Amino acid sequence: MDYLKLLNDEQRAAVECTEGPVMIIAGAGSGKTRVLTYRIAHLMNKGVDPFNILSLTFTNKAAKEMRLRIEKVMGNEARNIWMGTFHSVFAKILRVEANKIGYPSNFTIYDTEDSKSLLKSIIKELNLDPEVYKPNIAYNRISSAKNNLISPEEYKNTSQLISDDIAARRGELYRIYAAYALRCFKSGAMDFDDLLYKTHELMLLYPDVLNKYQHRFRYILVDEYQDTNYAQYKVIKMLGAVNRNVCVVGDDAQSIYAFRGANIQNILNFEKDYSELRTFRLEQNYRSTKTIVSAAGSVIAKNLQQFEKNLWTGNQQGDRIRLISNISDNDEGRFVATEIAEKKMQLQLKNGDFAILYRTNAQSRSFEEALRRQNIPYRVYGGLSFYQRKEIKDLLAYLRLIVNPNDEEALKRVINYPTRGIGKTSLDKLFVLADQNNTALWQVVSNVAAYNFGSGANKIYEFSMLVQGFQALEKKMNAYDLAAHVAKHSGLYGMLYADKTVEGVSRYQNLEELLNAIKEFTENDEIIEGEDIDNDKSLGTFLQNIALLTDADNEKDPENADKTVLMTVHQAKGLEFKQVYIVGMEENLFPSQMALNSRTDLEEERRLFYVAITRAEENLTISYALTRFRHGSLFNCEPSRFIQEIDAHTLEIVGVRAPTQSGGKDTDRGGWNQGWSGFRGGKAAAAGPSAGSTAGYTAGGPTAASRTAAVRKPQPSPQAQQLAATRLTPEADFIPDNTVDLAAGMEIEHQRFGVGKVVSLEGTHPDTKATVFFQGLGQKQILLKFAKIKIIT
DNA sequence: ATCATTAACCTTTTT
DNA sequence: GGTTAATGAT
Repeated sequence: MDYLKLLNDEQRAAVECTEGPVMIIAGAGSGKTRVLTYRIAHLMNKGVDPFNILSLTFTNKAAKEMRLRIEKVMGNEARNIWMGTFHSVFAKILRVEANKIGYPSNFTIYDTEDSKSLLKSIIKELNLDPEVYKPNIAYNRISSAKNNLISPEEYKNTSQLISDDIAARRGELYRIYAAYALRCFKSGAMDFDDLLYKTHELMLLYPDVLNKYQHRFRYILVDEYQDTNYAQYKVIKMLGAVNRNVCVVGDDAQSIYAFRGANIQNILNFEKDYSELRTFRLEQNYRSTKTIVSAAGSVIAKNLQQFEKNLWTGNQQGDRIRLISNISDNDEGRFVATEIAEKKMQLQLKNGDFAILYRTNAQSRSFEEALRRQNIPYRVYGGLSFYQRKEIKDLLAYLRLIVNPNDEEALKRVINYPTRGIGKTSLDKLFVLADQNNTALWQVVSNVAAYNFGSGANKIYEFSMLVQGFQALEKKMNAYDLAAHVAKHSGLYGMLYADKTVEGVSRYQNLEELLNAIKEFTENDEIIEGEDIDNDKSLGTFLQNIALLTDADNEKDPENADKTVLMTVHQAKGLEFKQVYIVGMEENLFPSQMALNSRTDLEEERRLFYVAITRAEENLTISYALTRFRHGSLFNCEPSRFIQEIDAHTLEIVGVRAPTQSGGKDTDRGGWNQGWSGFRGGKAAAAGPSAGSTAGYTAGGPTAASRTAAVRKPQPSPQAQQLAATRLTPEADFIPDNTVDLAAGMEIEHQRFGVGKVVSLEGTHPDTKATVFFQGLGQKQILLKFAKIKIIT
């Protein structure tokens, strides 16, 4: 095997040191995945049975990629490695051992939506003020408790937690946690955090079980160790206690998930737990230019909390990082899109060589519009995944009910969908009966006759017979046939089929896609993983598998080939692109305003920025806008404090650009300046230092950006802001035509969707609704009184 | 009980 | 700006 020749000295040492605890501190772009995969290959070459190797990652994507890479080196044997996300591997273990802790082996996995919906019901049942006790807040609090292995009882008895809650005027939260845990248990359901929490509980309460897995997992590897939380840390520690062959790979500088419980302390703890620990540092970056590596280093150096490290590269110096100021968020979108179009031509680059990275998903819009106008194929990551769509969750809820009828959230979801006359009153009655008799909702539903239900009982009886009919088929049919049967006989299929609106057709297609996925699952038997339970094609197994799929990315789909990528910085971790645009570099956005209150949070934002910078291979462009729409209204923005932290030698400040207008509006630029420099948005003003903070630019003297930032005057009326907003929007030159005489067959240009052809019109003026076919977008319904439309022919 | 209109919330990041 | 939950009319 010559893979050892493909490694540098430090990498090779890390690969060859197979016995005993190992920590690999791997800087950005230092070949971390390469080391991990070759390390596993090396273990196998030394004769370690892949069944004895456990490799844990944070995302499905990372797990998939690593498996592919090891398969390339080692072939099919690699399939026997226990490899997956913490959640999926732990779910697999829990499935086998579930009844020990009182769960059915086909337990349901609640997603966030299910959990929050349950919390909402509980808050209502406990008669707590829904204004004070919001499901979101309760969810986060409970999640953080579980991530720290705090049970409901411990929560109640921990004075610190209780006094925190009381200080936040939510002193009853412990009751919600207790009720939630009980309810999940009764429903045979675990949420995402339970998969970690219950695994720990299982290992703690059943030493024989722990022992079994300690001996099974002779070698444990953990990727992105800096992102593990306490529960994960604890389980790894338990599993590795016998063989002590635990290898963790991480980079404290890239820890960006503390907000959801990740604990950098785990790296320090690791050193304490294993005195014989060997540490390797991968500091040579193979990804980026010298400029980019040094800019990243200058930023992360501002963090007080960090390990000493020195990332370096032998790559070329490369171009300076460009800093671009834009008039507005839409202008920023247009700038990036035009530049990508130009660069593609000039440098013969592919669409996929470009990535646009932002802090929040909501920022994608302006880039999408601009890229569409430039005819650049793109792909937006994030948003809701396939399995989170309503129509998909609806069918899945029926299927979940078949496998586990106690799944209360599934039951609530479909008992009256499609509508079958079981309304709010009946549902409330069912809840009361279940509560009075201390039993699960399904027990009441499936035995209505035994309870004094009153009117509506027959409808509930019919529903229960429908579900029981499905359940009876489970043993006779494979997962696909059953799902197709359910889709038809539940009425879901027919309901969506009847809906001929654009959205309806798309929902119908999604349902078919789900059925196809189930079919593929049923027929595809090369699905791996040596465990006995895994070759099982049952519906339950399918549901287990998809419950943890959040990224529904079909890499094999040719539709996704060679597209410019739009994603959040979080999602970009682990990826690399030739040309990177970090956009929206503004105070209150990046860093997020939520992170401004504590140093810890701010340092996490800085690490996030570090991650963003280190995604770039060749060129990096950072941009910000001076005005931005947020929540529907216009705000003034200031450049991010992080910009000033970049080493000035690596920067080229381009300054304020003229608005990119197709119609040549540049003549009144003075007017623009007067227009927007005269007011300040609420948030920007509230944030405090404005004029002075940007004046301290280190490179190249005062810039246009700092000059303009300094001339701000007091705030005008909201009306004036609104006026300015209309003038400022990039579509200012878009003069809509009167649409009174619009007719079918005419070609129009829509402000956002581009050129399209009118298919049909319905309704009368001024409420006319037009169906328009746009290239690449399909049909859209447009209300003429709101839409800004130009008539072409 | 169901549909349509209105109000509220959102925006940090994800298994 | 866009979706989703709470209200009110039929």
